[in-house]
Amino acid sequence: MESGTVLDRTFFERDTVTVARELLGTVLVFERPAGVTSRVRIVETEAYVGPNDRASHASRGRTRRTEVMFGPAGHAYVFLIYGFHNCLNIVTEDINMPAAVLIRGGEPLQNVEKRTDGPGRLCQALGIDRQFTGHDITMPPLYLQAECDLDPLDIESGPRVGVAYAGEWATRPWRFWIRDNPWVSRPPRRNIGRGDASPGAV
DNA sequence: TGCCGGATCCTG
DNA sequence: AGGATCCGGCAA
Repeated sequence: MESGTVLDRTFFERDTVTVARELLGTVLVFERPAGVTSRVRIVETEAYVGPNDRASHASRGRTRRTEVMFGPAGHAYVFLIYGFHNCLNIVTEDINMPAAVLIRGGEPLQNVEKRTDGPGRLCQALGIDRQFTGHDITMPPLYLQAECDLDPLDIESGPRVGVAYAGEWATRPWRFWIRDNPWVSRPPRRNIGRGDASPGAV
């Protein structure tokens, strides 16, 4: 895709793991209410795939909180975790297929004062909270731009972080990051899958 | 209605 | 290692 192109709905209407991988290297743009535009290059994502994925909030069924995950692709799902931190997801796949990609970390490009490694910090740095749930991520003030495609060899994958409660699903290598990028979060070892699937393999 | 625990992060 | 601190989902 041409550099600078805004990612449209068709980008997000695809297989969630594919979207998670291809979001790496794209640029998250936030046109702040104050008129300042912040830009962050996405370096780490996770896929949450369908109603059977026990790591996904949607595995509990359709509720007020998860309703947006069952809706059309390309909309934001922001939830509050541990009473402190907001986490930004982008809904993927078809209507009634609850799936999303968690944006876990980014590299500050422009007008970003705070750290953006880690899903909570990213939202904190940009000022994104649950009010953004339902926002159409193909439009201002919050959207994504394509950049040059990454070399596949620069993409690594491994188990998702902090989902040990999800049994077998915790071992799926649905976390993606850019190799050797300093803005990729480094999770505590106890949070890596069930301890039997080492990250690093593509 | 009450309780349990979380897709996290900071401090010590 | 432990705490902060809100709220969703489930059991009662």
